Amino acid sequence: MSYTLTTPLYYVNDRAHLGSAYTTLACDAVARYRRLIGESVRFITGCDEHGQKIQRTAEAAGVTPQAHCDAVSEGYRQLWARWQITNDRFIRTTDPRHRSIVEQFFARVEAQGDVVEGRQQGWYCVACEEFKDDPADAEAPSCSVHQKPLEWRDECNLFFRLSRYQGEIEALIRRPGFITPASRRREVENFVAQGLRDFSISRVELPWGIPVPGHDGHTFYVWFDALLGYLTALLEADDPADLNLVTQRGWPAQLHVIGKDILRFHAVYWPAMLLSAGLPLPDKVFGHGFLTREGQKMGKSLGNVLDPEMLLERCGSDAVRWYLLRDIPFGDDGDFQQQRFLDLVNNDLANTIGNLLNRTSSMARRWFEGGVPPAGGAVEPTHPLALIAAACRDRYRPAMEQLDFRTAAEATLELAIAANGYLNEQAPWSRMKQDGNREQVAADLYAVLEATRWVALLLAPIVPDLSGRMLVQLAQDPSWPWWDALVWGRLEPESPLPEPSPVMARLELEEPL
RNA sequence: GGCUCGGUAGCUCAGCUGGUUAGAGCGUGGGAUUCAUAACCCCAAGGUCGGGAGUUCAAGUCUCCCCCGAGCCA
Repeated sequence: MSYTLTTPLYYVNDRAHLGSAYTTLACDAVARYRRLIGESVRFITGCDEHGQKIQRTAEAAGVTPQAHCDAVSEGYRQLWARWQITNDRFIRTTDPRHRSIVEQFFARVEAQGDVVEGRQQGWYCVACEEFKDDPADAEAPSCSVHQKPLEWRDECNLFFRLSRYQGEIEALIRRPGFITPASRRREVENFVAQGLRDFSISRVELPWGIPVPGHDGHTFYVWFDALLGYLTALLEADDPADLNLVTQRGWPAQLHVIGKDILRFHAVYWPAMLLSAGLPLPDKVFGHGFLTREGQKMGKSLGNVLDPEMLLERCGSDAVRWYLLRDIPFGDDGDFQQQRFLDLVNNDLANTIGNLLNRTSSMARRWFEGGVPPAGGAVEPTHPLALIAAACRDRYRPAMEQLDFRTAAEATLELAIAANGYLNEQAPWSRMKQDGNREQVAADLYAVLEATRWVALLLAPIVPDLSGRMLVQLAQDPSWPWWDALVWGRLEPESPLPEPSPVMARLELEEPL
């Protein structure tokens, strides 16, 4: 089974912010999960590098647009590497092959008769890179999003005949599961129901873009450039830039993960473009929510942005991944609260999970020749912990399939809590003080170690580092097929255990983030 | 202005097609325990389910109006 998923291609106007990290982290969890269950994954991310805003930013900084893009996109690449994002591709829309793919795509669309010329005039926001609806006689209007003055434009642009695809798009977005979460579907439906209007796909006077073949002075507008990056990205390293290849390289994508702000472009414009170009449509578009911080919008003006670089540096990848994925329902807006972040990381990861491994491993080593105790009856799938483990796994799997990381994380945590509770009930430390209990203690510790092994495995897509550290302390072979490993009793009795040391330190902040 | 999505314990949220005393986690308070990362385990406090009206034997759960927040479209 092949599974292609994408993050948006991030706009290199500025360096990465927490929002892009959030999206990317979520995709990484999906990608890791799909690989673990044995699918062949193509996880695509990258950068969108054209546009007037970039050009002006570069000019302002006194560098060429290309130099600016090189620098910023390299920043993204390195950031993802440091977060240990497992993207298989990193596509840049300034990639020479991308230009060729765009040209071929455009040729197909044009051949369909879906490109027409049209005049577009109105007030234009360079920051949004789009026309606004302010009346023509407005005096010095400004952009409501950017608070910047609008520029009057009067240009002849190329339009994509989106209106032709009204019926097909209506059918598509009605398809259950195409737009997720379902709560966002209505919004798109209403938009489509108003009647789809052709949209412009080129700009004039915009040198920093891909030239439209056969239309001097035009370059492609963002959606006819950046979205196609998903296609270009699929090409293998030594593939020619041939659009015909993409269907053999993993297109259509199974999943586009995006912020809710660009849902329309992915759920309406993009599918129509694909239909026109004779390419199959993606299975699912997931529009996730936005992050605020302590109840406030993050922004430069407020000076309250959370820098993913700094978060990684000071808190570590596991902590941030866990907090974001475990506490914020993916799809809803979420609020980053420092105190809660600390509470959850320390409670869940350090106390509940880390300490569980630590306490169990030290008892086992102390009383059973430094290793896993003989299992006795604890290998039975009817063991109380085995039943709970199976139930958690059964809740976990569909949750991950639906990108419901929160439920998956909770299911995992539940197993750890059950194991801690079981230990307290059985109290092996008391039993060991009397003779004749050795077998019982062995079985109990085995069961808890086994449950802990499961916890480590289930954690793998969400907090891969921590999962790895746990598996090391359980002396597990990480190359064991994951889903097969989730069978009760696979922990080898009487195998040695390394000396335990905390797998997850409590997070203490000297000063606020 | 039209529309969408929310408004449930201090906080973050569960509550399917209406039906016993409204749930979980965190935080808070208390207890128990010592294997462990001052960790783990148990218990408690306790919210007129945004407000109002209505439908129903019965509404957090349906209808209407209003208020607040986020967003989409104009």
